[in-house]
Amino acid sequence: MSLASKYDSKTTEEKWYNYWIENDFFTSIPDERESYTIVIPPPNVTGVLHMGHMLNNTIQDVLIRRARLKGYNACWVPGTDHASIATEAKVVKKLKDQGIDKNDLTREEFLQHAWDWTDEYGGIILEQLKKLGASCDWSRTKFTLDDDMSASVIKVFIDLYNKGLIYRGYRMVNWDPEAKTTLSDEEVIYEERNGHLYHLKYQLKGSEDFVSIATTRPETILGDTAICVHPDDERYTSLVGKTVIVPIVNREIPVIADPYVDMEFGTGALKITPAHDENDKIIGETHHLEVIDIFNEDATLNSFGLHYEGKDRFVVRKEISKELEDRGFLIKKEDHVHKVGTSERTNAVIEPRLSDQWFLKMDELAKPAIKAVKEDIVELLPPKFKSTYFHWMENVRDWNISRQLMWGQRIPAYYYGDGKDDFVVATSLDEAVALSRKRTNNNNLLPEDLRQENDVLDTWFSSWLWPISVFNGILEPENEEINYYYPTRDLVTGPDILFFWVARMIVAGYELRGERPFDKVYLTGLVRDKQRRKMSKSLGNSPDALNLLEEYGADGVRVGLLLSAAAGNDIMFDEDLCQQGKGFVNKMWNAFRLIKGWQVDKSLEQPQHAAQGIAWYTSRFNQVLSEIEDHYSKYRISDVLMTSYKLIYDDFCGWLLEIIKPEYQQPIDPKTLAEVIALLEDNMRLMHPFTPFITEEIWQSISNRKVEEALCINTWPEGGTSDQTVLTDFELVQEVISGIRTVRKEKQIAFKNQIELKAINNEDLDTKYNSLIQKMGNVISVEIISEQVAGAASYRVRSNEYFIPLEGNMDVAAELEKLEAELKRAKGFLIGVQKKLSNERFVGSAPEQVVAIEKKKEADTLAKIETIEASMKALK
RNA sequence: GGGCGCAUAGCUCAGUUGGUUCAGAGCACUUGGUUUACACCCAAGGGGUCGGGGGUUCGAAUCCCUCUGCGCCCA
Repeated sequence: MSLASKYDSKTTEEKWYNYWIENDFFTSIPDERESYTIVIPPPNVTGVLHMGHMLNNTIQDVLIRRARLKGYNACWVPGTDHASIATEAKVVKKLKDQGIDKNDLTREEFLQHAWDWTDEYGGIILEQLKKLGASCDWSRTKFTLDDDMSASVIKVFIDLYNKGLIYRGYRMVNWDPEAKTTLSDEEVIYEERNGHLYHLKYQLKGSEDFVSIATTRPETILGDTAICVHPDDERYTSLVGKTVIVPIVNREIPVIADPYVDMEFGTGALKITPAHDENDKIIGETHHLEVIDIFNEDATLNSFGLHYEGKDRFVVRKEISKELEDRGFLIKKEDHVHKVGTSERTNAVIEPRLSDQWFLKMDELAKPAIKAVKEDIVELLPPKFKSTYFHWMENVRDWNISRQLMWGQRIPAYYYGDGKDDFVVATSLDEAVALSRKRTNNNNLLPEDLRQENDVLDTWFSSWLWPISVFNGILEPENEEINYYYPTRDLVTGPDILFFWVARMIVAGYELRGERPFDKVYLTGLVRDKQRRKMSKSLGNSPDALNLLEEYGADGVRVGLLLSAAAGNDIMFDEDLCQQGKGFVNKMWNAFRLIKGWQVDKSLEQPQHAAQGIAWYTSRFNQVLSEIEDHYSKYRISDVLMTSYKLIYDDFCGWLLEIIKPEYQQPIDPKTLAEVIALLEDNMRLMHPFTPFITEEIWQSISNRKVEEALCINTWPEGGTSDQTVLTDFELVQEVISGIRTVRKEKQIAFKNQIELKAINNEDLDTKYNSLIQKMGNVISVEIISEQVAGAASYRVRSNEYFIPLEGNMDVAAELEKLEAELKRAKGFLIGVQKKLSNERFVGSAPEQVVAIEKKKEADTLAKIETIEASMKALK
């Protein structure tokens, strides 16, 4: 036999992945079978595989491979996302490194660079997923900027616009001064920062008196247009309606009253800068205040900044506070911790900014999506995410869908004039010309008179269509594929994009197809390191995904990742888990190696213990299979794995193989061999979703298989009934054997030394198991007796008592001590049970069944006490 | 500031409707074994006041209240 004792994952994995691909096992085309569809959460096109990807793609692969075995037409659609802001930022940086400024390029030139970048790095991540074993239908690979995908996005934009759901508004938006674009609320990360609270004084017009206000942003006084106090604040009642003078600027502004002001905070007087604060803007609107925007788009000051014009906001903050101090306007400066919005992508501090943006009305759209989750038509797993989802969806704000970027779908709005509403929305320039002519009654309008909107759409405005658009369900809503594959089954993703993406897909599903996009949303946890830190590049605590695959093999890594990955819980990733996974794969390999190595002697009959072992494992397998089905139905994937792991490690390898294993270098009988191979095959079917490579390797090594017999496209184990008597008997047998091992250890009897076993068989355990016990315990004979044996080590299994006669002197005192302890424990337990039973209220109110159990416990314990006492007497 | 969640063995976590097998699993640990399936092995063993306090109940890890400590989301 030439099989290596250590399993070599490298060559095997490549071999079988190629085999699956060559034979189109992952390719799906609609047929008469039921479909089982998963769409991948498209990773950033230029990204590389990290731990999070490995985790959620492994889960998807487990689900899809199992569906394939179960006979569904399994279809897992892969693809990538153009990730507008992230990708654009990378391209801008690369150009900068080459000395090229993005602003010197035309749109077309910049996009050419972006496509070059995409062509160079795009799709690397998909190749990495193949190494992990992902069984995606690669022929369906999509990219959110593919022509048809973009056409879908544009069509949806136009349809929603025509429905009146998309509008253009002058709103306060989150402005990233570094990327020079707006961000959606979800892309802003709030961080605690140490800053200062500046107390400033504003002189009352025509008086020597001052009003003092507190602000964290002194530079914004340049845009102040009012001072606001609470109407109930008696300190300021007399000031309302008067005029104060803004320091440095010398602008005259009114003192107004509004209940928004928090009387407790600062001085109770608030300066109002409508251009630079969301709440100030609202107050400004209520009181018809002037709006003065003091910033340029890169957050340097504009002409309203006076002598600070051209300087950065943070520089100005320092300088102006100095000037205010020098000129006597600064009363005091306190340390102050406050939350600051930062850009998820560039880390720049977000500047609230008023600008013209495109919005999608969300409140009506959200309703069916809320209902779907409420009624579990779309089920969130684990369900704890539901309340978060409702909270967000019920307070949803209109979605700012425009971005001041180039890398993405350009908004199909065309301006024909300078007025805010002088635009039409159209699929093409020609159509826009026609529409504009109609709108303006000006038939002389030419294409060159129109100017297309420069903004592109938010990336999520393409990915929210993903489950529909990958099947071309937007452009051809009744095509065969969309009708066959949609709705999809499972979506596996992280909770961090529950709102960005998941919620919006549900919205899109109902709005565009009147149907949920998927049945289940499996939310994985974040992958953290052992110290609970998030994995990040800057910490350098993220293991290189490809190195892991290299070192532990894809199967090992998959097992390692899923061992402790209950849905929704963060997983503390520890490389030791991959080691455990690798060890498990090796275990399966060696189990196979053992079986493969047996020589058959056709003349041999099947020994009784082998028949018993096979019968037991068959029942055990079926029992565990139904547990596994139950776990799967609840999407408890790590429980499925752990249950399967124990079945194979303990039951199959630890017990069955040891039972049927012939003596060293002896042949095996043909019946046992055939049966154990069939059981091994079932094990391989069961494990295939988790460890596709090793199972295929073993499967194909058991015998020569035709292409259509490959495990990858084989069937899930059918299962069957399990014989309860066999299972119960065997449990007892296992305890008996375990007892022998304990005694051997305590008495230091080496396993190679045979022993005798005598049993008082109160449980009436069938004596047909004696040969099995003999084999597993290296027992020379099992004798049923009726009296305690003196000079023997003893142990009890339920009411049965076992004796192992000891040669030579035995330590009577130690044995007595052991029995004493056992007796004490039993008596204590008995007292508890009897106390319960003597409690009339317990007997009266507990269900009959529960009382019966307690009574049985009492009887069993009494019997046990009796045997222990008898043993002690025999020893003395 | 608003919302959601968590706390069980050294670590990571199960524990579903309050009641059998309720105090469990895996890893780690300790001890012992190793005439070839596998030291990536086998066996046995120790280890927890179920975060603290109070309540409901015949009975609470489980339900309720409260305190403490953490985490996440949103503003």
